[in-house]
Amino acid sequence: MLSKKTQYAFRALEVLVKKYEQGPVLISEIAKKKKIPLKFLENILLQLKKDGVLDSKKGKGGGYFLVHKPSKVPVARIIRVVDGPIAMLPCVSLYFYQKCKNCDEKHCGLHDIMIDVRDAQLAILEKKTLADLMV
Amino acid sequence: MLSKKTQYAFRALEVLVKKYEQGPVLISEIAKKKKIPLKFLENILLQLKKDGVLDSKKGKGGGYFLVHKPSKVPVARIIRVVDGPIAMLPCVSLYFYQKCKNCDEKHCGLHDIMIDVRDAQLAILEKKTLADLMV
DNA sequence: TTTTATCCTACTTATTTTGTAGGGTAATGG
DNA sequence: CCATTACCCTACAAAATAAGTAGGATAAAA
Repeated sequence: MLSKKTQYAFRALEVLVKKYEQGPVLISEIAKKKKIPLKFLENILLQLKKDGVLDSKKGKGGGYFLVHKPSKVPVARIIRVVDGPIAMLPCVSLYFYQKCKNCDEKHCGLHDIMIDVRDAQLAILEKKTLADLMV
Repeated sequence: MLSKKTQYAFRALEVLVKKYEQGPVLISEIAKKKKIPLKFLENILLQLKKDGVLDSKKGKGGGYFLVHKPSKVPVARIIRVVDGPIAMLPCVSLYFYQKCKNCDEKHCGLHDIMIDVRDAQLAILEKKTLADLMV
């Protein structure tokens, strides 16, 4: 399951998508509108900024804004930044790979199944973008 | 990500699949063979028994064994019993549904995306069975 | 140079996961 | 019928992760 933090991230991004190219949006505005704890949201947006999804301006008239067109940012990217691995096992993760101990990947049926699942997940999550968050 | 517990469960099931219809297998034997903490494994197998995946015999010559043919038990079932929800959001889970607060499912893009992901996951996890664990 | 608003680190608390303890219950075999 | 075997069950402890808080540093603008 996606963490609460990740769900907060998506709800915050909704606001930023809606205001895309309309100037920076205050953290406090997002927090209020989406009922997210302010300081927690601060951390989340900072993480997204470090990854290059968001950028920010300080001082009066400042705030956060999207760097790219919403339709250019896959949902998978957000999940990876905020939540971490998408795959169901460390040994099949593309971005967070870790060898599983006591298990030979060449002779592990579960491994093979989870590769299929991962590919099925990514087929959707890499295609769907922030633009698809809006209905 | 699947919990360690769930990964233990699958590894234990491998043993039981291999010995399908060859009589009960001791918890201690599985624990030793797969390097799983004995008492922890006991809990896992008990959970699987309560769900009807496994059955057991007490006393001398006792142990655990599969109730159904391995090819009749979907991987999804094991995950649900040991790990819980498969879906990435509570509001799209079939077996563990929970309404998400501050979010109207009829107007939530993320909801729709996660339904697609869930269906893609289940297409595989409901089709693949314990028989597929063996290679 | 004051105000505004993000940046950054560290810390606390809550929750979940992982693992342990210890006795209870049922079946088997002598 | 009773001792042994092996699963059954509950509760608890420890470790890890997630969620949220605090407080000042930094930078931009007016």
